[in-house]
Amino acid sequence: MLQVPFIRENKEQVLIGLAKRNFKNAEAIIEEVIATDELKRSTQVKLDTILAESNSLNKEIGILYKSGEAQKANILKEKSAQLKVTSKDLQEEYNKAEQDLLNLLYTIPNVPNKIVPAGSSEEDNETIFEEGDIPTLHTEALPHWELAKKYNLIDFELGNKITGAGFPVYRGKGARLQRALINYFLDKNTAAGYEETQVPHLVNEASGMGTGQLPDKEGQMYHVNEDGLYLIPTAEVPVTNIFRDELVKEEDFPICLTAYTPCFRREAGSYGAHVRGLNRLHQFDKVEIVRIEHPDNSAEALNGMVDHVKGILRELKLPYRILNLCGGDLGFTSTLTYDFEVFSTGQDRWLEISSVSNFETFQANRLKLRFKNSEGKSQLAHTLNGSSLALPRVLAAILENYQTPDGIKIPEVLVPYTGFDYIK
RNA sequence: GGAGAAAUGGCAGAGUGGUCGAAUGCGGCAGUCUUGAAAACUGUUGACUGUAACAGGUCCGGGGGUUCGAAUCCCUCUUUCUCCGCCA
Repeated sequence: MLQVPFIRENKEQVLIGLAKRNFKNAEAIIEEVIATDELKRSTQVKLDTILAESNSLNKEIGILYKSGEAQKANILKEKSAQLKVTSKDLQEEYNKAEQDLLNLLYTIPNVPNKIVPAGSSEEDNETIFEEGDIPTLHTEALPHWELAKKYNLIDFELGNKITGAGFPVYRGKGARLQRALINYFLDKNTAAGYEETQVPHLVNEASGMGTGQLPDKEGQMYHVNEDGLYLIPTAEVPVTNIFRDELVKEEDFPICLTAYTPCFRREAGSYGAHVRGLNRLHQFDKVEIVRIEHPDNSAEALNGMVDHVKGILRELKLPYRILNLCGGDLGFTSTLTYDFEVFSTGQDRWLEISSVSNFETFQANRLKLRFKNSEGKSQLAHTLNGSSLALPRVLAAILENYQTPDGIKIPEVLVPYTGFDYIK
């Protein structure tokens, strides 16, 4: 959520940013925000005046009663009762303006960073880095869903039976490889200074609002109606919400956390060949990194997170590239997002495996996540997060890129975690 | 699930109808002392909103009510603790 004073003072900049996202009616909405804010503030001034009058009157009444002048007090009482009626109306007006303003603000996405390229779809994303060799596979090379079947690693049909499409069952060495990846990622993250956490997999509405999944992406989350809870679409939600309504100390920065969780996404509207196998699931595992940063450091922190993910992919020896997402592809809450894509040789396509973003104050404003700055004033912190990493597509890429006619080789760094170096 | 108790500033904790945004302690900040630090002492220190700056307003778990006036009384919801029961 953008801050109203920021919108007021940087209207042009906001409009240019929103245009980059192809956000419709930006100008009209921004004007409405400003008008509603003005209404809210002028109503507040009126209300405050009435309340101040009422407060001083009530004090007077108290003093009169104490000195036994009940008659005088009764006259003032009537006056006070009248003020109460007026203030009640004004209060309602104020509440409405406040709610209207909030509803408007909820519809406005974050303003992209200057370096975000313009564009409307993923074709306009900018490839800024590429590394690793794409292996030349033998002629009988298979996509990962065939490999998974051949070596009895993942049973998609069984998942269909138990739950439905998009809920695979991992078996044997497939399950073990997945667990190995989780442990490896967590070890890499903790070694880099991220504190390991285990968080709830269901969150309440306030948490969904805090990180921006609600009200924007309501339909993307599984909702447990009876209890008003949502299955998390990413660990970002519970982990970042650790700091909702918190006033942290400046010297606590940087706050670095990592968590492994399953992620649940309804993926309404997805279909076709691109959702085959592990490419797109309703439940998948992910290890997330989250940082709470001083505003002066968040840009550098984002680069640090990118470097960290690079290091992991290098160790896994997977060919990957990094994209700077264009305005049209940028998430609602983000100012700048780097997507990591790994090359999936068996499918001959790039798969997104990590998304590293800086939200600046957008989430913090909703979360009321602040710190005391050097002047002793409270100021919104910056929040960032990234996948480090999302499991299924990494698994898919390993299966495909490491396949040989004799089986699947396990990346060297994972062998201590799997306990085997080949799947045959 | 049953019975009882509680929820107050960054933290701990007093306050049971009016001058209470709230004692006190800890923590934070500034200073005295010291070569420096610690200790001790002195002062200062809630958040939000609002204003050019003052002023003003709101906030004592959430919501509602009683009253001229509520941290304080009533209703309700949530959460926590203790005891009992059940249980991975």
